[in-house]
Amino acid sequence: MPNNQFKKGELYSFITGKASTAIARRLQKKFNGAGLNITIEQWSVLYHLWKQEGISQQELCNATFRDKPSITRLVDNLEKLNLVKRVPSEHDRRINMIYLTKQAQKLQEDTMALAEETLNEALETVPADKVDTCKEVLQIVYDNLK
Amino acid sequence: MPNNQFKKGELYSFITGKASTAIARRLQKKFNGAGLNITIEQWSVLYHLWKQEGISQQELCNATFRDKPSITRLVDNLEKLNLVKRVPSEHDRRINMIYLTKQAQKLQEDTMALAEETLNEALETVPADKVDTCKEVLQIVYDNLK
DNA sequence: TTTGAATAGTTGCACAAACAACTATATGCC
DNA sequence: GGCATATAGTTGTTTGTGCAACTATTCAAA
Repeated sequence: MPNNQFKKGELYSFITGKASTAIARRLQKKFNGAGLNITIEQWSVLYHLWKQEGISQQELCNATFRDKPSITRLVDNLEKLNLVKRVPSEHDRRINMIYLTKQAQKLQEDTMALAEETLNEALETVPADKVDTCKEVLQIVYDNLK
Repeated sequence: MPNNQFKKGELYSFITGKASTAIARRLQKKFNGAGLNITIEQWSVLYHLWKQEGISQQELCNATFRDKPSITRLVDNLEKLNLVKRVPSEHDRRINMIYLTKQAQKLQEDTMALAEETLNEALETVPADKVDTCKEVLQIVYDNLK
């Protein structure tokens, strides 16, 4: 028997991701309110570069679960904002290595604090073990479909 | 103490909604593969109209968690595809009542089957009680932030 | 060594989202 | 009745996404 535990109406939220939409909107408002002039999508690219910079656009595709054109344009816009730089690889001239500017490095602490704040608001009143289960399920969903 | 159970790196998936992105992409591919020429966003509007048609654009905003311009354009595109019709309300001339065409009524069964199929693939190997917990947590997140 | 396939990245197009500014209509209060 | 305010919907702009088609470079096999 299929794993079909979706009464109509519940199915909808799962597919449309209302929860993550709500989280992203809240975080975007916090960014705007703090005068941080970046989008959530741009932040998601910086997020991975803070962990490791000097990676290729293709690696950013894999890390952020986006296709190549999306990353091209996000990097375009991040470059316009003076937050990253494309540096051609010396070993393989097809590749751009993406590096953070000093300005981007300065953003890390503030934006991560706002992200944690947002998640705390989102998960207020949710017991820790349920959050763990939820994370686990979402990870499996991602692995099943990616 | 704040409800801060996010080690770095887990935070990311929660905010960016990788799981629901994966689900939506998979479902879109199924639509395309079946020759159904609609987007997931258009489907999400039809979804609510199948439950009840003749509602206003504002009611569609609330139901789909979108703003008014988004619904205006989704209804524009659904009208171009001959799937819905705007009918001016007689009682309040500001309001458009949105009705389904016969063509849209025919889409319900097929698309809902593909949606269920997608969710079954997504949740393969996930025990039912964990799915329940996950749904519960996501609902609370939504309620906390909406 | 040359040629064909694979890989990295870009560009064009259609669709969607968020925000601000706008029009038209309705409502409530004096 | 007339005016301020609220509500429903539209339009313009910027940003992001997905797909297809494209260029440039690398790699591998004949």
